[in-house]
Amino acid sequence: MYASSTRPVAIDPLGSANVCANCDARPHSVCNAVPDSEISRLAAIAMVTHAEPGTTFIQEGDPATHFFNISAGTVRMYKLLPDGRRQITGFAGVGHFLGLAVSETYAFSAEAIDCVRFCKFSRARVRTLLDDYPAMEKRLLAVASTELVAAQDQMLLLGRKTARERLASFLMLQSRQGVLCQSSRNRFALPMSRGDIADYLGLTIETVSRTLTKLRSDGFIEIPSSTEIAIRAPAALEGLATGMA
Amino acid sequence: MYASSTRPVAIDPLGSANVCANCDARPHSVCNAVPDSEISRLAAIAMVTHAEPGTTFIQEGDPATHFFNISAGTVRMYKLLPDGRRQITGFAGVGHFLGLAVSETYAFSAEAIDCVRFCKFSRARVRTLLDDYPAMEKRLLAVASTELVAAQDQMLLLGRKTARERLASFLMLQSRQGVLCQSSRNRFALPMSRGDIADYLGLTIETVSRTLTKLRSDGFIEIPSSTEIAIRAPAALEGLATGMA
DNA sequence: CGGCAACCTTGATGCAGATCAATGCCACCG
DNA sequence: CGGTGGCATTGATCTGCATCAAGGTTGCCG
Repeated sequence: MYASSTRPVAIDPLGSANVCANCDARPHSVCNAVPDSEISRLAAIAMVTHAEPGTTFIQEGDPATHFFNISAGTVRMYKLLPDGRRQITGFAGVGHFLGLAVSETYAFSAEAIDCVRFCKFSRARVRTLLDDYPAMEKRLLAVASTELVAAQDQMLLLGRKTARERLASFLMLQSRQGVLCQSSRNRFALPMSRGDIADYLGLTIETVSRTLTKLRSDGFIEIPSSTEIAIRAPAALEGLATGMA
Repeated sequence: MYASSTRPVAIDPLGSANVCANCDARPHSVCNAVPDSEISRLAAIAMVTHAEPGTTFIQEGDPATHFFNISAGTVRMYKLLPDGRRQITGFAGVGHFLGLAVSETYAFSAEAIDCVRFCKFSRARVRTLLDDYPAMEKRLLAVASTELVAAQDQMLLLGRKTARERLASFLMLQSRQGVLCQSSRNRFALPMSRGDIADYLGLTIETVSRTLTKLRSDGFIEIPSSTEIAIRAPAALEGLATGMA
């Protein structure tokens, strides 16, 4: 049986008063637009859930019934063509908000990469919450605007950058927002596989692997293990990423 | 002198009561979230402006002082790499809203393709308007969400589709939202040049030209002139666009 | 510990689309 | 009306990345 056919599991379907108050992700997420005094209202509609690696918890084309807020782990969002070609549109980490859509169906699928914990909110209930907390609506608009800017950067990457520049951009992005190792700055974990990176950057697995090897032999990075990267020359790599070389 | 160095011209810097009430673009735009009775308030802060073909009226990296609403013509939004490589992130037509950004600077440049008319709104003033009309804020969120979905489609196109599929997708998109000829359904104008299409689809001018010629000789389309397209086989072209062939 | 499976790396070869190079087609203007 | 400049088309060649094809590495499980 494929992991992607397993179903996510609700841990706490009823919610409890302090689920949200004690949430690690709240400071990073749209939820902090709800004031402490009213946090129980948010907790009442939050369904805390987790998903094993490989589980698909949003399916492109399905009715868009819920919003999601990631509180642990990493998620890949992607779109497929009928013959199986895949484009990963982004990776979502702690605090990331998923499911913004005007249309009645999800525009992309989402899968857990590692063990993921998230809160599910019914769209209908969130709508009434938004009417009471305009600050949350403003916050959502800010999130959407930020993602739009990131999407435009990604279009530039996919349309016009070389494989080397794509990897440099990706590594700089991960070093900024990824999971940092405590041991050293400029060193971080890559929770996703080479295949995921390839489908995010519009390349093949082989080109990703070769290009990383080349960046290492050119002295830009170190590769302590296949899931870890250390950046040796941040300024030079940033230059590569922005097309200065 | 290059066209891009000319400056847009304000036609009506003070605004007048019926500027917005009679605006052709209003039904298509976020402005209609302001009720008729209050439309003069919108008109008071609208600066109606127009731009000649080739004029750059938003410059990537400049302080983001205004929002824009297109009321006539077509605009290209784009990002550049230092060596001149260009990625067009989208074309904006009548009713389109530009300038959403959290950051203090614009994330892209915008140029008039043909003669463009637009309304400029100071961000600070729009902010106070948004506080009074939450419906407008909701409308902006809807716009941002829609653009995000479009951006994800474009990532799939740029990362994973062939040149033929890219052109098919582009033509289907234009036939849906472009300027239709009155003469015939399935026939429409292309206000942008081959170079613009290439930079939007992540291709070169030559590949765009060759691929269009091929689509014509394969019976999918007709090319009455270089700025006009007629679709002969919409279903087949749609199949191509979605990767079914 | 050994055998398997999933993933990653490396090498050889192929091809879609880029690049280089004319040529054609208008629209504009003196 | 002939010249000029900007865009589009078409052809010849080149190349960056994909594809095809082995190995190598890691970690799991019996």
